Amino acid sequence: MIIAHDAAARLDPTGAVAPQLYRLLREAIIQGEMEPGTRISESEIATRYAVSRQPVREAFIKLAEDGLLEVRPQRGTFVCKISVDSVMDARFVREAIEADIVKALAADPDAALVRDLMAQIEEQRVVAGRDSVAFIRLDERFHRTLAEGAGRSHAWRVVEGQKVQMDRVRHLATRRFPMAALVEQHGAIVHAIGRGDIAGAEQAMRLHLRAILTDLPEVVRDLPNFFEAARTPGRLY
Amino acid sequence: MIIAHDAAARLDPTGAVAPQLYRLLREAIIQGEMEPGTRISESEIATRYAVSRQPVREAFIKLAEDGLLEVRPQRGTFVCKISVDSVMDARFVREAIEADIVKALAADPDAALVRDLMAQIEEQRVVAGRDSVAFIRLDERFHRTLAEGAGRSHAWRVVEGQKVQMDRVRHLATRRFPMAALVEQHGAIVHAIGRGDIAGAEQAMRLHLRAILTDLPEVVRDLPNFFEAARTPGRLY
DNA sequence: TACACCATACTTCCATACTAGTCTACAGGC
DNA sequence: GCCTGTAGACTAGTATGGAAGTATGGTGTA
Repeated sequence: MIIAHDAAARLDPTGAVAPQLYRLLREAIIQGEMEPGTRISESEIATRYAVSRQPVREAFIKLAEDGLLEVRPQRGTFVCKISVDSVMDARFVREAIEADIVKALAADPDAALVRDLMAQIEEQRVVAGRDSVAFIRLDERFHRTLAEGAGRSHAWRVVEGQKVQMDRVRHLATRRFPMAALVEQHGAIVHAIGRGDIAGAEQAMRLHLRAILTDLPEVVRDLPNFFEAARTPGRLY
Repeated sequence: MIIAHDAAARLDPTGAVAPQLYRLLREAIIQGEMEPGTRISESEIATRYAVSRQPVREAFIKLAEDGLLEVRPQRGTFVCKISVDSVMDARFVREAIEADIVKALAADPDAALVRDLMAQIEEQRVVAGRDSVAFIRLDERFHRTLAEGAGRSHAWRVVEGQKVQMDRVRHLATRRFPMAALVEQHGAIVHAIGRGDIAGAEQAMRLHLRAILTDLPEVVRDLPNFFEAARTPGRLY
């Protein structure tokens, strides 16, 4: 386990413990610091962070809702393997929402927002291909800016919940995924918004969100035991 | 409080308590049995259902995530007033997802599914205008059938989470909302799917989901203290 | 060797006890 | 009358112990 032994130091003793644990563990799982399939227990985490089992339990429940942990009563709690189905399910929801967001933005373009987005793309270009973690962070900011620019903070929170499944794959792929191409796709989205091209913006976003997962089959092949055995034999995608 | 005093009888002692409490309370809030703004406490519910505070607490946390309760530490827990903003936020997300679902269905129409949906519409016609609770239940089934017909069970769960905000309004409006019109809109959606009219199906669904809330301003006017004071003075919708 | 049985050491889930923060009502000083 | 301070009754959050269920390793019996 990569987590520091003085992990308790990361906790702010003034605030509530349970949400802090949730965020810490969530981050650890998404970034792959806890391998899929790993077995953990309430008491183990509790002692590691020097808190009682109860807040740990609450964090576990939330992580289970996010599809990151599987709690099996009286048996144990496990870090979920990544399910290709879940990833595609998440992408579907995310695509639907973000497509409508950029449609709304293109219907009423805001010059200041477009400038902001273009500046962000420049930042992305700098780290593309060099620092995948930084890129993922910038990418997240870009998409959040779009949502909030459209006045859709709530929709963004929903997207955020879906995104975790996709982000796990990206952290596994690390520098495999084509950041430069993704940056160009960001540019296409913003340009379409800027010129008020509703259909174009929508199409650009949909293509972009599908491109994110082009390397998925490759990742599954290289790291098969990080993934669940497929549950659907038939076609779905 | 309308809940029976022997409420504990509703709990299945063999299964886990927390999720059962969650479902019970969720139902009670959505159906308006617990008035918006009402203050409740963990211990109050715990004694009412003859369980300890802990599972109640876990149910409260989930309900808070659903936007149905507001937990204020050391202060108390309150049934959320309905926020018009939240309702519109939920509608946006729901519309985006369900629009993509019917587009997928229309792109590859399934005769058996269309027959099933048409039969459901007949059932809806029977109760329309007479039994709003039954209608809401049938309506839920209709939309779920669409989602699952497209192989999008996960997307439906997301919609389900959003729907609660809209359903609260409907239960307040009871027989005010125009069920007959909604049934006809269901028909328009299914017909568009049946003839493979992708754009038509999408448009029909979007119009339908907006029509659901036509009576919202009226409800707000008639029952103002069930609603939160608007948080945004500017235009957003 | 192979299999049934059982003790033991886990696990989650629930109940109970305790801590710390917040609100309310009332007493006392001005 | 009006403000301030404080005691007490709340609240949610956390800690801890126990109950019920499950996996595991060893033992006895063929």
